[in-house]
Amino acid sequence: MRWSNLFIPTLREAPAEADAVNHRLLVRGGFIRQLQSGHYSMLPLGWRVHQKVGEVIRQEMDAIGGQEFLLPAMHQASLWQKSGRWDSMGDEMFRLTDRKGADLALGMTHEEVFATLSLELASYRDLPQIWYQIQWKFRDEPRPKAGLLRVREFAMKDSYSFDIDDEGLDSSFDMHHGAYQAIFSRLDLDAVPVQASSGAMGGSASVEFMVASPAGEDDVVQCGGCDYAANVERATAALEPIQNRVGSDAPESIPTPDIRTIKALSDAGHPPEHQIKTLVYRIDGSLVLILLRGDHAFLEQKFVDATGAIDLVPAEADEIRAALGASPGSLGAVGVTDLTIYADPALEGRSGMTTGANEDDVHLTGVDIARDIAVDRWLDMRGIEAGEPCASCGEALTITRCIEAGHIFKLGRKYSEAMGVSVLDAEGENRVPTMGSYGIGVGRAMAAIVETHHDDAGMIWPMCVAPFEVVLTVVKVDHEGSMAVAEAAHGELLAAGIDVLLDDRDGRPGVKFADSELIGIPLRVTIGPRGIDSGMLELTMRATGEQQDLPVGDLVTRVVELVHEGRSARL
RNA sequence: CGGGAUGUGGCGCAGCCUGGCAGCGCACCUGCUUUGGGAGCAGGGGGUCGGGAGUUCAAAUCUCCCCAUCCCGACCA
Repeated sequence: MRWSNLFIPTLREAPAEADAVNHRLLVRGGFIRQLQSGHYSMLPLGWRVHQKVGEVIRQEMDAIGGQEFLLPAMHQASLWQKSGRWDSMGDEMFRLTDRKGADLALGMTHEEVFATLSLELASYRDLPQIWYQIQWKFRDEPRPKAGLLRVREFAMKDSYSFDIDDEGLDSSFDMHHGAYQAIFSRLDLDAVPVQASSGAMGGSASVEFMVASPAGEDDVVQCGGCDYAANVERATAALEPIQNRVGSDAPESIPTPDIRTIKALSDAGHPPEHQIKTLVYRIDGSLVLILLRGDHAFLEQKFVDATGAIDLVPAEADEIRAALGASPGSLGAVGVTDLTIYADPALEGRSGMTTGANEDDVHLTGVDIARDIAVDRWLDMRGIEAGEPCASCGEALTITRCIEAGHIFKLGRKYSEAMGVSVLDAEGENRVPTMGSYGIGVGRAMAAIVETHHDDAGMIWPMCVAPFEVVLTVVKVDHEGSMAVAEAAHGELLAAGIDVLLDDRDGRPGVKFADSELIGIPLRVTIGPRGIDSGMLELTMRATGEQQDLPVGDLVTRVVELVHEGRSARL
């Protein structure tokens, strides 16, 4: 391909609204353009990368026996009503109406559609199956952001496994686990598998593949001493033992004028670890109390995962006052019997605690949880913090910001049951197959690669997904010797199956070098009068900046060799 | 949805406070010179100043409403 004929609109400066690295570089490099928030056009370079990422995924899915499909993106409401997700997906799902007035949705995932197809599976002999597609998903994200990392319309490889029993599901799950590691390794993404919450999908085992990056949106807890790794949404840690303060026979009221925060109460002689934090939430319509140790944070996701709650919002000040008789800052659970009380296990066995008295400007001290508070349910719902000891080995835990590059989970029979799927087993009995669901966002993977593979000059693509594998930079296009060598090399490399880009633009060399670095082509061959006259060229590695002189005659073989090496590289 | 910010040629910005010719850099077009790290000179094209209403002799500038975009929090590939 000749640069002079291609549409590669590079920009010297990124648009002001582009903040994330992947966004800035992909826009500057002429890979993508934003149409509206969360919707991006793929330009030729971007689409080439997108397709190559898809191809890597496809190869590894095929390698575990996956079969590629392509399902409709638009679905009738009744399909989603059958699984119950028409209602449970809420505002996240794009909905529309056709001319007949029928309700439709744009697919967010395809459990329902694949499960419908699986109705044609009749016998245990038909199982297992692994079905996948790379298809556009639509999600009405509350806040699209960070370039391609979080968008409303994106290509996702989603696969679904169908097995007769749990053992089979385990095996399909493990195969996906392996395939995902292979995919991320080929994409040169250091993706760590971590235990995760299964969120809105439901299901049991759930593993996310996380790539460390400040642009990410998830925090991952990892242990330096063992292989424990989990999303903070479900991470646990060991508790450092705390000596209870001396108690009393009953809670005592103390005046605490204007003290409304944990911090203020702490300054008044009641350290956070000796306080009970009382939060009031309205959960699916009713008020509940959430009790945590003063220095612990409430993690809503843990609560949702454990209780199946759908609508979870902090209560308003006036409903709190109506229920408890005080305002936030002076709340407590002592004596409360008409609200459900959830408490974090870090409070178990604690006494000598300080908490609000449900009377403004008054707190209670000497509270013994077991004696004074009618806890209805103990629930791990605190967010752990860096430095806490690992529950299994005691080493300090670290927390790293990560991009969720992939997610695999065991769905069980939720969807197959809802769609009425069953097959006959060896005994002739009806059995509902168990399913797994596995996703990788293609554009997000691209973004993650850029986030982790760039320098001040621009992107640095791994060979296997680079839009072009080598760029032939002709320093002076009206120098006949240079162009002759470049044209010949271009033809031979094309014939050898190399993705070669010939920079034949009549421009200044500095611009051409800068552009080739910005768009991140792994190899650059500089062809100019300086070397050509003595039969030499210059080969530059984008990643390292390493340069080597090369006789004209060796150009093609050397490039082919390096490209082949790079294509098969694994992290 | 809560908090913060921004909207002026393709991109980056100034102008707004204090109303009075719509400007600068990059990019683009033409010519000449230049050519191994984002060239120089000369000439040139391109903007309903996010949209609507209002105030005023006069609005990019002041007022009100709306829209869009970005960032921080609650949700996910």
